[in-house]
Amino acid sequence: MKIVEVVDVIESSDITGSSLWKRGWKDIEDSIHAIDWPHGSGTFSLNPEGKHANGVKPIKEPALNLLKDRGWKVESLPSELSGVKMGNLDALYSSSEIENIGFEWETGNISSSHRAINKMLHALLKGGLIAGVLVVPSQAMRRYITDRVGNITELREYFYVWSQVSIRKGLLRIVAVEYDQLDRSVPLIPKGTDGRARR
Amino acid sequence: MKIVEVVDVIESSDITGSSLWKRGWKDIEDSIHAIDWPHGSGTFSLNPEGKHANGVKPIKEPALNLLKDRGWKVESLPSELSGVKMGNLDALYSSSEIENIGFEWETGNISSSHRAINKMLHALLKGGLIAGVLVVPSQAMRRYITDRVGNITELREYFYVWSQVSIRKGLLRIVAVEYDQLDRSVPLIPKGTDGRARR
DNA sequence: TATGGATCCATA
DNA sequence: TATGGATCCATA
Repeated sequence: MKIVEVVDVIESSDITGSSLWKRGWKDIEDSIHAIDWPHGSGTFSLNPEGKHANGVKPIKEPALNLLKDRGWKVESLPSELSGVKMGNLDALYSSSEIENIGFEWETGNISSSHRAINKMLHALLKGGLIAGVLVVPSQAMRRYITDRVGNITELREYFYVWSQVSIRKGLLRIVAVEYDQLDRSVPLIPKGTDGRARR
Repeated sequence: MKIVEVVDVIESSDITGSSLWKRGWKDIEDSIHAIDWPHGSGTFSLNPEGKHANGVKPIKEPALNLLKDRGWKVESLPSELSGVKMGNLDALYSSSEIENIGFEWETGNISSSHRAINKMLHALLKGGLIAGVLVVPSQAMRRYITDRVGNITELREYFYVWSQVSIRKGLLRIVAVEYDQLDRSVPLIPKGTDGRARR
């Protein structure tokens, strides 16, 4: 998969110069590039037939596997991060006990992206994270995958709100990702039975 | 319906003393008290059979009708509110061209409540609103209505984040509401076919 | 029970 | 196409 846009909604105190961040961001870039479809093919081909015909659940698996291999804590994160009682982030990287980078792959509903960001803001405010990265599909991907999934277009109007939260030291980065190519010969990504799916 | 909790997450510059607010809040209280089930019965009785067996869509209708009667603009709000490009709020009250009170009845998914609040924060920051009110079901109601609907319990952890947004002049109020009584003899509130419902 | 998610709806 | 919503799933 490829990265088509990177936006730093909050950036204070030169986080991007730290060695922790450099390693963490390298891992994140590599993990996004590792995402392929069909799994194992080495490139992300998306079948453009139909409207919203591809599911989203299996997409992130190669990324989380790579992060796990690189020493990130995946799923089952500590429910307390510097006093922030929150549900899990998708992955967490920490070199010390003090500095953490949070990673969220957002293919839930767009409204869920608001919660994910509010959660990372909470941890940034309390010092539980020094950086939070949210990955969402690009505008071009929207029509091919499950309807109403998180996307960068609908988040744009809110960048201003999040930029008004005073974080002394922290980075909030939003990354838009996209298929490498469209290809009618690959299988559609399967959908689950959750949400309002017919069962 | 009854109000069981009122939380002012942001309150700056004594909005609650203004006459616009006093009239607007009176309307909101009256509109919540006007919500009944079955519609026309004058009191909100909820059938407690089953898990998450009641739908939520018809609940807010009596409230919005009352607000409309009191001169609030309901639905189809201007898509631009002091430069804030946003989707509609459920209702808007304005005595002048300048001062507006926004009203959101939240029975979408809990994550949608995060978007609703982020949206009202945006308008508060830009001066499009002087007050925003979000109404959500109480903890006690959760088990009887559609699963994962917005509720005050899951929002509590985020009050801190929203309180950190510097609003010069504005109020952000969250209101928890609840049935007047449980009653196995009333009909279940019908559900729509959206979401992951079987059709 | 709690929590992030995945899915499709309705209307403009 | 755009946008708020409504509904049920999966797992801890």
